[in-house]
Amino acid sequence: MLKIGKLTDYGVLMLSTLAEQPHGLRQTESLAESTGLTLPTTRKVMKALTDAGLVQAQRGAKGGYRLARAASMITLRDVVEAFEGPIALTECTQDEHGCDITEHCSLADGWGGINQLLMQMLARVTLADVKDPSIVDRLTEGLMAHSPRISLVNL
Amino acid sequence: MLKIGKLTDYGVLMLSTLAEQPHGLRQTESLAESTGLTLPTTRKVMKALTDAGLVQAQRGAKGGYRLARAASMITLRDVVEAFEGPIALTECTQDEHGCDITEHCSLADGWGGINQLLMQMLARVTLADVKDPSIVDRLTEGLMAHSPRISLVNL
DNA sequence: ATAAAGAATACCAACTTGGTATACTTTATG
DNA sequence: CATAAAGTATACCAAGTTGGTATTCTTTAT
Repeated sequence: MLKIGKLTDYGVLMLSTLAEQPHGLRQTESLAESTGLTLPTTRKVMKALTDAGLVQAQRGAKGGYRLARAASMITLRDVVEAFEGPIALTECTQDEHGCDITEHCSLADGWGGINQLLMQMLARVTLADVKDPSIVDRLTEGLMAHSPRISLVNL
Repeated sequence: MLKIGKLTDYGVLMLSTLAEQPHGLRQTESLAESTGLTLPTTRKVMKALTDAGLVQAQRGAKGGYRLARAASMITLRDVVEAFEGPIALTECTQDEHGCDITEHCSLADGWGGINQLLMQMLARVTLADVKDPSIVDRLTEGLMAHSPRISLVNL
């Protein structure tokens, strides 16, 4: 249904929780409490964020997590890709795979473009905009201004 | 993985096949041949398109399908929603449901905005643009022009 | 040395998706 | 009005994905 996985959503939540104390370490248990997620799930989420380089983990006693860089430098694209891999609306979009019906299709280019657009959109929203929709309004304006409605097949 | 279902992709394919002869009826079997899909799958796809009002079906002998309106009036959003229901990146976005952790979350607004944006994007691309990426370039320009990079959490 | 804390691995239930088959209804036309 | 062509409706199933959980291992501050 063209939706983002829950884990991705949790990831954003964890990151914005971490962003409240940019420099302090937060432990798994504390994060679980703040977000309302269970411990095991929190672990899984934090691992993915760590692997993706979005947070830094400090192991051992008095360890915990902190943002790896300023929240303004972390985009939704970063988070989505951390949990769901490269953004690819269709299979055609990934690498050179080519789907079963590539010969008949030839739509690949089109979806590829849409895909690019979606990526750019996500790359332009960083961790603060999630609470403040104003950036989105501006993005919308941008879309409207430059895009007369055009058809795909020219009837 | 933030992707569109195969059926949706097939739907676009079927529609652009139908668009080649805007006024003639095409039968299921003929469509299956042109697209390389099997008969049962073609049936399923055509049913969804019919239910969504994107094509008109003529039953009985000498029946078949035709586009319900000009290809320039059929957007990717129409097709996506025909197969995947309302576009909702996160569960929060749908109706009033609210997810398990709504109290802790408060990200709903942000995702809602992104969701709107995605919908507008899809609503601006119609059946011809899939083969001609130029519209997408223009949309991209629009995005760039109006959107300085902004952060989600204000560090 | 020890206890706190993250890392790694593995597992499972549930849901979704794609794909297929079969039987039913409508309708052009001879 | 009979018939065959063509769409409709339902149902089913295999496979993959996702979310969730538990268990054990490794690192490190004190």
